[in-house]
Amino acid sequence: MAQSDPLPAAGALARLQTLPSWLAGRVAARGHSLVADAIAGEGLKLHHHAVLAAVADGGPLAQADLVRRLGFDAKDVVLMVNHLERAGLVVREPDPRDRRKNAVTVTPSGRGKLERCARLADEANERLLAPLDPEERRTLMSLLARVHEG
Amino acid sequence: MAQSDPLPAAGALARLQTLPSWLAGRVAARGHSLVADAIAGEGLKLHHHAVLAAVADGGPLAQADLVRRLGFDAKDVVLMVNHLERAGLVVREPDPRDRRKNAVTVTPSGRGKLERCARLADEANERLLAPLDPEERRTLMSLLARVHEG
DNA sequence: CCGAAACCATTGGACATCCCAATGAATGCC
DNA sequence: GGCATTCATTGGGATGTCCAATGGTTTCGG
Repeated sequence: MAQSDPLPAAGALARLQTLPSWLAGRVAARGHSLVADAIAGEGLKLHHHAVLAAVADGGPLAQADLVRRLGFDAKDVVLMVNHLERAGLVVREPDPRDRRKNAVTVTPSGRGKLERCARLADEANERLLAPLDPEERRTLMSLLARVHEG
Repeated sequence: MAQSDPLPAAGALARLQTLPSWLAGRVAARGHSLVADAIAGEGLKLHHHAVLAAVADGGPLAQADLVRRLGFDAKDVVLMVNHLERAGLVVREPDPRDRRKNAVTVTPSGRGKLERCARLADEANERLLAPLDPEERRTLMSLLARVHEG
């Protein structure tokens, strides 16, 4: 009876699961999970980490700047800055040059937290890419970057 | 003043955004968006497509089988099968050999929908990988597969 | 044969994420 | 001096993921 499988839909699921979009989704999910677990002990989520990094980079930043740089929703930025401020990692001050804005600044504690989280994130990515050697990792990153920019 | 940037946290955001997990997340998000948009016109979401493909592959399947094969939550499978059944793409029948189970089967209409969606998903992935030539695509897939399996 | 344990589909709800709309205060432009 | 724009904030809706509880059914051990 094994007539070489003439059915048109044979292996439909397998076909789906070898799609680049599916594979990238699985890898991304695993990467997200690894990094999220890694920095969870520091009390931060991925988006908090990104906000903290952006603030550390750019000196005093208005929240609207964070919205633009990170592509997050303004509402969510409010909540994240709330969280970071309560944790003493950033400070919200009124901008004297434009009273609409909040000047968000990193605290020394925030810098320390950022460095620890960056290291943890690096280690998590090390685990993610464990199956690949350095040359292969560079190739993967280069290809992903080109897909992303395209 | 340009003292070669001795600050420890300089470029923290950029560093974050060159992490494999971040890059994979962006590519995955774009792939998801492309495929979701592509099959949205057929009235299906990605998970519906996966369920439909699994049912088409495995002949009559119990919903619990779908839970195991796809890793979805049982509740969500119920909702997806509801949707697919209302659209006339699958049929739910009581399994005569085990009255606890529903035997879920694809309809001819469901097979047609599945083929169209599979083609649309392929085209979307073609767009996703447009920046890469065939050789590079194979390399990317191979590397992603190894990261995924590791 | 019978009761305990496991399995099945379904329902309800918690929780986080993502996106959009509306508000009040403040600024810049003409 | 008005008027459109920007800012931070609040509220809410849509979606996705996950866990718990239920009632019906089968299986297995004794």
